Amino acid sequence: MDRDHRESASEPGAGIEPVDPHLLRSLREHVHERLRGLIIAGRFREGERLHERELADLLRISTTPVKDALRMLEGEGLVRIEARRGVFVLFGPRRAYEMAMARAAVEGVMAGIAARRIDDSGKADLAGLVSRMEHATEHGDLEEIVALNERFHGAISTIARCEYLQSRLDSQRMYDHARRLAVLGDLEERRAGFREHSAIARAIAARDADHAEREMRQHILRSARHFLNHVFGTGLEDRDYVE
Amino acid sequence: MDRDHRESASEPGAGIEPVDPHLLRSLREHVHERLRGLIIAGRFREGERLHERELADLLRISTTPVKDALRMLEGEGLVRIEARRGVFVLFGPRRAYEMAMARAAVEGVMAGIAARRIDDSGKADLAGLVSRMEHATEHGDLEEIVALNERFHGAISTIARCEYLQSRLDSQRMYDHARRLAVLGDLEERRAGFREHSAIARAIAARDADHAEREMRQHILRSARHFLNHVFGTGLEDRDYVE
DNA sequence: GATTGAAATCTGAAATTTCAGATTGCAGTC
DNA sequence: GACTGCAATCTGAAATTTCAGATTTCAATC
Repeated sequence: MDRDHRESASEPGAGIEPVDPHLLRSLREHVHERLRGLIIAGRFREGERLHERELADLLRISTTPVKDALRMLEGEGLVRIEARRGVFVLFGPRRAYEMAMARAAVEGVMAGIAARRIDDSGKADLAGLVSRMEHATEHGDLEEIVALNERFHGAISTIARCEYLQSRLDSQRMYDHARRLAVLGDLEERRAGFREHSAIARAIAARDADHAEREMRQHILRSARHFLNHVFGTGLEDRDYVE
Repeated sequence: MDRDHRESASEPGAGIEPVDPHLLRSLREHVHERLRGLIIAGRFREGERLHERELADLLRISTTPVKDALRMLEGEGLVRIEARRGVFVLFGPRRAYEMAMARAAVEGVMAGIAARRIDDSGKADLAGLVSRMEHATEHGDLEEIVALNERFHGAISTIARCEYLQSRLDSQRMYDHARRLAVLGDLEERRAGFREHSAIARAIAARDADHAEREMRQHILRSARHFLNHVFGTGLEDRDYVE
C-alpha cells in the first residue's frame, strides 16, 4: 500500500525497469543448481564419480548443459574433471570448512568496508534486521531465521558495494538447507548466531572496521564448525583453525 | 647433482610418478590463458564487447572451446556473458583492486595457517628464498624477482596445505607481466616488496599467525595499489581501502 | 596361469548444426 | 517525418555428431 502511494500518477513509466537478462534461467543453470544442492547435501561421497551421459539421460537433456554445469562446479572447487577419465566429487568436511574459511576471509573484509561506508539509512536497515532476527530466534521460526540471515549478509554487501567480492561469495555456499534447519532447531545455537549478528551490526554502526571484520569472521567460522560437527561428526583438524 | 645422488640405485621405480592428467592442456585452457592475458594487459577496455565467433575465426578453432574459455573468464569475474546479447569485459582499476583485496584476504589467512604449521624444513625454504630475493632485488634481476615471488607465495601455500584456498587464488591474478617488470624497474619499489616478504617470512618462522596475516595483507594491498597507480594513474577511491 | 597385443568400449573434448531470443533494417501506412 | 510490423541478421544456448585419449575385454602365445 505504501508502495503504490509513493509512485506518482504523473510518471507513466513508474515501476518499469530494464529487464534483468538473468531472469530467464538457462538449462545449465538449472542443472548446476540441482547438482550443487545434491553435492552439498551429501548425496555423493567425496571422491565419487559423476557420469556426464548418465546425468543427461536422467535429466532428459543433451550433454551440453550438463557439461557446462559440471564446469561451473569445477570452477567452484566442488568437482574435479579429468579429461577422458571422469568427474569426481571434491566435497567433504575439509573442503566445506575451507570454503567457510574463504568466506570468512572475504566477508570479513566486506564487513570492514561496510563499517567505513555505513550511513544512517544503512544503520536503520541493519537495526531492523537484527530486531526481526531476535524475534525469530526466540520464537523458533527457522525458515525466517535463514531468510533473515541472507538478508543481513546481503545488507552488509549492499553497504560495502564491492560487487566482485560479493561475486566470490556465491561459490562459497556450503550449507545444506535441510540440515541447517536441523541445526537451528537448537535454541542455544540460534542465540549464539543472533549474538554474533548483533555484534557485527553494532561494530558496523560504530564504524569500527577492525572489530566488524573480526566479529564477522568469528561468526562465520564458529557457526560453520558447529554445523560441520553436526553433519559430519568429528573430522576436522582443529589445530589449524583456532581463531 | 644433489638430486641424482639422493635417488637410490636400488629402486627401479625411482623418479617415476603417476602422470598428471593436467599435463596435456586442452584447447579451452589455451584460449582461456590467452584471453585472460589480453584482458589484464588492458587490450580490451572495460565494457568492451568480445565476439565469440570472431574469436573462433581468428584462432582457427570451433566456437566450443571459445565458449568454454569465456565461461571460465566469467567465473573469474573478468567478463559478463549476456545470453544472446554478447560478452562484455569487466576489468578495470576497481575490479583489479577488488581482486587484490580478495587475494589479500585469502592469502592472509593462508599465511596465518602457515605460521601455525611451519616446521624447520619450511623455515629453511623460506629463508633460502628470502636470501635469493634480496640478491635479485639489489641486482635488478627482474624476471628472477617475479619468479621468486611466485615461489615464495607457493612455498607458503605448500606449508599451509589448504588446497581449496589456494585454488581460489588462481582466479585472483591481476598482474600483467610486462607492466609488472616495468614497475619493478624502480629500486625503491623492489626494496619495499623485499622488506614485506622478509617481514612475512619472519612472522611465519616465529609462528606468529596474526602478524603473518597482517603483513601478507599489507604487502599484497600496498603493492597492488602501487601497481595500479602506475598502470591506470589515479582511479581508485582511497577511502574504502585504507589499511 | 601369466603376458601381450589388438579390438571394443568408455569418456570428456571439440566440431558442427540447429535453435530460439535479441537486435537491426526495411517497407508500408498515417 | 513518425510509427508499426515483418523479415533478415546476430548471438549465445543447446543438440547432435565426431574425435581422440583412456580403459577394459578378449584372444593368442608362452
